[in-house]
Amino acid sequence: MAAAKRGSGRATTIIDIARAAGVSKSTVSLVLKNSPHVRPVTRDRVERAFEQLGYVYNRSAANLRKAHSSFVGMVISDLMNPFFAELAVGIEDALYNLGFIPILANTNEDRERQAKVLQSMREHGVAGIILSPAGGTDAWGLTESLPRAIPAVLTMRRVEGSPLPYVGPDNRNGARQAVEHLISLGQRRIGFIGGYASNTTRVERLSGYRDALQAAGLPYDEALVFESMPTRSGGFDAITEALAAQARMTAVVCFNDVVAMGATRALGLRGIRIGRDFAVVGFDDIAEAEHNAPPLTTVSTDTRRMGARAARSLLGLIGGADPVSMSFMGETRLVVRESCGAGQGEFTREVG
Amino acid sequence: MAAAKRGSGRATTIIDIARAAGVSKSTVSLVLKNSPHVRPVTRDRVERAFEQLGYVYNRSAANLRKAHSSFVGMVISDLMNPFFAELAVGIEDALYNLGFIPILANTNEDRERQAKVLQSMREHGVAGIILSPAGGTDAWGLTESLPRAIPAVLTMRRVEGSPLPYVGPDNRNGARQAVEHLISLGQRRIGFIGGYASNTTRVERLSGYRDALQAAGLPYDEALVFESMPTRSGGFDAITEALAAQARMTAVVCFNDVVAMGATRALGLRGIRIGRDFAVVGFDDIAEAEHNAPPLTTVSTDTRRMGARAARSLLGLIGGADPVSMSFMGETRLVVRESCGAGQGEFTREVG
DNA sequence: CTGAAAGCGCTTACAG
DNA sequence: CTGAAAGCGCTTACAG
Repeated sequence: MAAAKRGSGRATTIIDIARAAGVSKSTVSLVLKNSPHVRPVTRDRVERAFEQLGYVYNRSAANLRKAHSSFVGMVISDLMNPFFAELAVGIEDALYNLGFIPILANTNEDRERQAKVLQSMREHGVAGIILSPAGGTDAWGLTESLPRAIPAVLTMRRVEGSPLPYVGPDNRNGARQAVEHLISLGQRRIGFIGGYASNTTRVERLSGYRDALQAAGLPYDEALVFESMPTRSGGFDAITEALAAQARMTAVVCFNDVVAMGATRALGLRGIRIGRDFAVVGFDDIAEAEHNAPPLTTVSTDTRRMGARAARSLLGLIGGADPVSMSFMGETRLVVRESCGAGQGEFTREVG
Repeated sequence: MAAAKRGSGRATTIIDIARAAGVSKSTVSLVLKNSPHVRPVTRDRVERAFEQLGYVYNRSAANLRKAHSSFVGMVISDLMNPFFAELAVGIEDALYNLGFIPILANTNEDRERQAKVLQSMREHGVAGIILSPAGGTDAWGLTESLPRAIPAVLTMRRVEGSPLPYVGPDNRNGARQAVEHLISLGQRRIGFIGGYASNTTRVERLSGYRDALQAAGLPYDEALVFESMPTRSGGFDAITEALAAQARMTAVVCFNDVVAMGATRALGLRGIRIGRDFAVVGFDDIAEAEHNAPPLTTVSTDTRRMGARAARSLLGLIGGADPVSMSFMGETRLVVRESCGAGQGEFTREVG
């Protein structure tokens, strides 16, 4: 009788607490939000009642009355991709620390699904949304599912023409760093492989690649760039295609790390020694990059921190900040490991 | 003026709709839940009002009145681990299809954090919880944060003594399959590496390993089993330790795939040819297993489907089903690729 | 410092 | 088939 009684009957509410503590429910509410306007004695009495009745705060009821809920929608384009899993972890962690709780959706790069979950999240009363848009998302479609009224930030994938704040790494500069490093190692025939040409992130990375080439007085050769799925097997295919096309390059920078891993594996299978015969550089620095064979030289995008940053931008928005000021571009950092062949000697063998 | 008006002012409610359509809000509510007791004409009028006013259903308000919400807590022990990411994707997908929406928490194997997020989820009024428990979670602690009243199912990691339904693969039989296959290939000195001894999943897998050894009349040799972190670097360390200890084995079954990948890499670095000199078998069949060098022979746990099954068990529970009947053990399947050396000839070289 | 009342946006009986 | 009223569990002014 003295113990908690939940589920079997009805849940304990602040009215039960008020009755038990001999105060009004307004007072209970004040205790709940840690108001300084409650006498310590009263607070104690109320808190003892919480204990005794096994009270659980009903946040949904509170949300109904408040300006916004503590839910945030987190929609991820491909959670099976370790890069986006890392992003999700970064967002989730930051959100909890900021007093919010994430509702998850994995769109799996499907725009229809994306539209549906966005709608569902609005119905569930999220305070805002962090979105890594599905491939091919356009500004118009986005405005449809995400009217101005609902705070939202885009992350990791820009959407051309969308007015939403964007948080992501400086892809262009990152690619430039990678290529510059390769050039400093004596490389001259450097390819770029992986990813779809329509992907805005790839567009940015590719222009960084061109920047570096140009700065070094090297020609941009279209025969050295290959599209593919942005996955392991995509990387495998892309490098295989490059080999077949006799592209005669001695190094590649890859759209991302999984592409680099796939390429690395295809090359290894042909007996090409990566880091000696041929150089490979990845992008993102996912956790597995350092465990690749050989360990991958890659451009770190500091993914988790970027996720946290997106969370903070969203909270800024919710708090009424100017959207324009909530965009953020993170610095990248080249992480030199073995696959680029730094300090391994000459690249004598042209592949392909 | 005729267009939607959200955010700037207040959101459109069923009262606005009722007024616009010339009906009462009860009728609007009936339309919302697709009741057959509304005349088509009336329904049409109401639906037109939805369109015109840009109505968004407020599910939280509805939840307040209904028996349960459409939120489900999904608490994952380590989302950075591709195995659990795959599990999360399976759960998420099933939940959406069943009309529920997942709230995500990544405990990162931290029990304190787990207790906190469980509490937070209850406050947010989840209809139930799917939990892959953090390492070291005990039945007592679990009952504290998860009273009987709230429907919950455990997945992928058993908790000794907990009355909660458990959904997971048949680890014991899976390990048996792996070892039997190795034995059929002529292997006799088979080790078991990776994972912590306290992990219930490892306990199950290890007993399957012993089962197969015993059935084949092979001795169980403690000197052939090595603990480690359940990660890539753990696998790297475990096999390195085994080599240093001169364990003289010619094959290992690994606690999971990432351990196998780490082991594979360490072995490769020493010039040991996996699948010829030495056999490695993983567990789980994560997506990357087939892209490993060499492709990993492993025990498939059908992780995504297992996640979906956990979701269905939870909904059963929410619907009032008997918890005992909601447990489920999934069949495992050996996926033979190259790392076990099937059809590659003799294992002549003892390693270590 | 505390209480009484209204309201958040729905659903749920209950009438008609 | 439709409407008027009460209620879900909180917060928010407003009194006192």
